[in-house]
Amino acid sequence: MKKRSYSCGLDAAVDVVGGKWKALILWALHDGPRRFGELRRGVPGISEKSLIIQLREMEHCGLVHREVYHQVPPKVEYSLTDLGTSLNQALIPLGEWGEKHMKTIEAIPAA
Amino acid sequence: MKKRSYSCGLDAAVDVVGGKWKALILWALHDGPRRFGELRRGVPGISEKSLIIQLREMEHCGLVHREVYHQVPPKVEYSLTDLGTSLNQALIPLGEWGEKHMKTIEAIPAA
DNA sequence: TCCGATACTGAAGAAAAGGTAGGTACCTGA
DNA sequence: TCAGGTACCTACCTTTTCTTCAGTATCGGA
Repeated sequence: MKKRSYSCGLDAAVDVVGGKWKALILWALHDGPRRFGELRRGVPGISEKSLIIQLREMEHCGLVHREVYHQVPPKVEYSLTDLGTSLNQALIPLGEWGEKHMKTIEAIPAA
Repeated sequence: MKKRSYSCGLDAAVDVVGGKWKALILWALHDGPRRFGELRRGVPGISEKSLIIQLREMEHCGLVHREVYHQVPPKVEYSLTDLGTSLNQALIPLGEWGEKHMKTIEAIPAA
């Protein structure tokens, strides 16, 4: 969320879900609430710090809901809001595209 | 294209179309070939340098095609390949989501 | 003769994103 | 007493991304 005005809908969506991790985190939440530790394990490669920052930003945007259980040891659950769920729906075709063309993409030389 | 393996399709798609500009550029090409200058004007806010870099990367990935006309002044046209077109299709729901929720997104406070 | 238009390239630096490593607080169980 | 598990926070540093600004080559037109 850096911009104040967008040139089109895609511009706005990219601003909200942009970056390396947000789409993956959203995806990881698609079948129900997840605890912090579950997300960390469910999004391979992400660092704790990045995960927290992304979650906070998405909470701020109203995409995810954060529920704290005052227990010991602490328990925090993250879940999708209605807005987050609708965004997740919009990401499905992109996920399918990636699935379909993954082999092609992986075969692209790095240089 | 930095990774060699992906945890899921969405991961792969984000890797290909990630960043601030690629989705917008792809979008700008959706109704036919565009010259370099047209793209620069059609994607507001982008610098020449970024535009070229993004175009080169997408050409490398097989998403866009670059056609040079040896004229003076020079003319270069960029167009979508089949792969680029299919990716663009997958971006449509995201664009629609952004369109629908743009007001909400714009109303989010910066802090 | 010099300006403008086209499509770039390169250097330099700022800004954003991400990673690492440490620490906090709490209670449980050994 | 002390390690272990939870969910963080903070400081520091590196990497990546983006912007700015300058410059290249060609030709037509003023």
